[in-house]
Amino acid sequence: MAHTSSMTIGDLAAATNTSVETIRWYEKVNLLPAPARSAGNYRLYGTEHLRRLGFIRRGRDLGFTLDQVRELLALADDRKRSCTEVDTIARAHLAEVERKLSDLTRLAHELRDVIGQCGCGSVADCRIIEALSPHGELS
Amino acid sequence: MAHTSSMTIGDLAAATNTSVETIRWYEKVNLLPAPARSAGNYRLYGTEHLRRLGFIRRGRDLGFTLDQVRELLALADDRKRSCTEVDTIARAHLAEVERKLSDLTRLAHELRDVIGQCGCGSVADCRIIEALSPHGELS
DNA sequence: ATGCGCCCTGTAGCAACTACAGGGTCAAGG
DNA sequence: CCTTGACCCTGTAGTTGCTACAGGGCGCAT
Repeated sequence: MAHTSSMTIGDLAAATNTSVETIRWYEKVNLLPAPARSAGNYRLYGTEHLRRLGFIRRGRDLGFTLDQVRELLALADDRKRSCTEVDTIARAHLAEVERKLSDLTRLAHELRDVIGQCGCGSVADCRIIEALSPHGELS
Repeated sequence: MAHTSSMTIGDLAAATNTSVETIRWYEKVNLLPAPARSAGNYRLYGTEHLRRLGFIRRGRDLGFTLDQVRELLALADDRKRSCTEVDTIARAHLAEVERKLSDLTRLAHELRDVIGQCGCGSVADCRIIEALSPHGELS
């Protein structure tokens, strides 16, 4: 059923844990090259597509944007180039992730504060609503 | 120039650190009620709008979705209701934030691993590209 | 009266898909 | 041979939370 070097889109989807629609969409935005077609106009994928889609999915799992993945793919294709550029992209991405992490950490603290104060009485004296309401102190 | 109980949209935007377009958009999606209009068809806002928009912005800063903010606003308006529902929304949101936090933490670890191995030689033996490439182990 | 800054409506675009609608294809079972 | 059902095709619209115009009107100072 799987990649004997000629899979349908459904086979490829199953093999890479991707939805069929997402694969077609990657093709549309030129991340995945258009494959050959069968007599009945079905897409036919080979192992190269499998590898490439695997790369894309792994990059996405690591939180790279599609543009970053595109760039990484281009670099990976040019195998004799220095990998300094790859390193740069990855480091920039890590910095971004670390920024988001600290934002979220601060946010979680604030939420825990707000929730901790709720005695679950009536809304009229709910601490959460109060914390949301700007009592004069608007920036 | 500000909220003498009749601000233009620009005044309100400045007072709440929101863009004019965003305010119009909140009106369109029924988060902010449509205000009175001047003779020249300008929106005229009062202190109630100021308070409500402040609430919305604070909720957004805390990472609530617009739908959650909408729900919180509805609850806040009904001041004699128990605030259990408010607590539920806030706790669900905190759980979500904590889930994202742990995802991002794991991601940062993976990225640091991947980056740490890059000797910056040629792409042919780049550890980052290798880490992205699915070497047989496709799920 | 003319310039400038603000305001108006409406539409299109971003990321990264997802969810149809309205069809065609293929293999198996009756 | 024909039908059923699972899959495939294209194309369009929707999601979230805005942002960015385009093409015009309003208000005030000079």
